[in-house]
Amino acid sequence: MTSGLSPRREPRQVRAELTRERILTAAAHVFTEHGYAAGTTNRIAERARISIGSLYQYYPNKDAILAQLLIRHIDRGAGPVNADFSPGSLRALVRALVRDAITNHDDDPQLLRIMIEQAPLSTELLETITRHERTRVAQVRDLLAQHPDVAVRDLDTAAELITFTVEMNTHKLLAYPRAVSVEALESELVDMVTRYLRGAQ
Amino acid sequence: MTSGLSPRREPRQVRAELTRERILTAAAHVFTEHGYAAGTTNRIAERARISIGSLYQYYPNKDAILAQLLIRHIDRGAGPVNADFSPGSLRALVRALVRDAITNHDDDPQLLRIMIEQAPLSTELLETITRHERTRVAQVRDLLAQHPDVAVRDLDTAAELITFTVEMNTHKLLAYPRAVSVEALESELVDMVTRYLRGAQ
DNA sequence: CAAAGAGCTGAGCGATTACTCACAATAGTG
DNA sequence: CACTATTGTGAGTAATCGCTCAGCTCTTTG
Repeated sequence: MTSGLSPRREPRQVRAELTRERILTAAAHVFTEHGYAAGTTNRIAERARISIGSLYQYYPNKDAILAQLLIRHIDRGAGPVNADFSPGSLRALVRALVRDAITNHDDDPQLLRIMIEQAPLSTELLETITRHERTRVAQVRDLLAQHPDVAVRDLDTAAELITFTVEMNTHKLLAYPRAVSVEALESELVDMVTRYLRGAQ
Repeated sequence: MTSGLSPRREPRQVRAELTRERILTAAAHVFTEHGYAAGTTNRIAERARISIGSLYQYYPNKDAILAQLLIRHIDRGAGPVNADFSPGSLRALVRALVRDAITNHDDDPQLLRIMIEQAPLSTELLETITRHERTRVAQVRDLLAQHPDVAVRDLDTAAELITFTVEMNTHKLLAYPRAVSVEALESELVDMVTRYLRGAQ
């Protein structure tokens, strides 16, 4: 397997850019349907209705395609949170965070599940993810720092804990549908995080 | 690939039982070191110092080996929690739950990471896991039901939420070592869960 | 000890798959 | 139109890997 995740050739014409895009779309479908291992590059090319050769013009290897999809998802979730810092509004802030997570997972929970659970996490990709994650946690940390109702021992630990908790619980509920409804999870999750942030009783 | 996860042959002699065991031990090492996909059956056999043929005497396919390892892990975590149901002791109960999770992950976090993130979850294996998980959640639910300090809307949702939250946060901390210490995570996690279970302030 | 059963061996088969490369088609340019 | 640069093609290659099977060795049994 060739290494490196960056594209092999930079598109100069419009049709090239389209091809690149078709590959990604097709890959999303194929991975969702077959999983990562069984989502072969030939299948992706077939679905994109291009030749396998073209696929390898733009992505140096299979991993690079999935990496690109993952990075896209992560970037989509990096938007700002509309915050309210008046006293007593902590629950609303937390609810906004939880809703964000849910929205971000709602697009294509199956693909996300594949990406989270089956992605071959190369050092390169892992670093990209970690970098972004840190940004996200820092963002949450700053929100917490500004809110008067927050009372926790350590802001960094708290930010990391709640970010991950919200993310993973959302992921689980949407990827593996179960008895618990989205609404029920949302309110419980909001309760848990809010009570935690408010500090000792 | 052959299907089914149950052993192909039941051992009748002692050496057979030993061989079975050697395979599992070797598999744990090989999966830990190479991941699931690159942890080939030939490598496992080599490491166990038995022939590839013998391996297939006891496990019908590669998936079955990993399934066995996973089931072992789950069963290990199914032990009873020493509970205290006197008022004011909720924090202690939660702490016990968290400690259990940490202990259970401490054996071999790397292997667990492979199993959680790369296991090919066949319907069969998924069902086994789900069954075990449900038992575990029910256990936690019963503990909560007996404790006078617990005040949540819905016991089932709460039990599921905290079980998963504790499990995943522990997993993350141990599999991807980071700035946050085990002790810090433990106390924050205990705080969060305890405050949640105590209900509205 | 002999026969039968249990356990073990490992070369190699069949299937799959990521990826290449020599060439063809299309688009841009003057 | 002629020339070049870019993009597209797909049969084929090399490598990998899960798994089989014909035949061996070891253990048990009577």
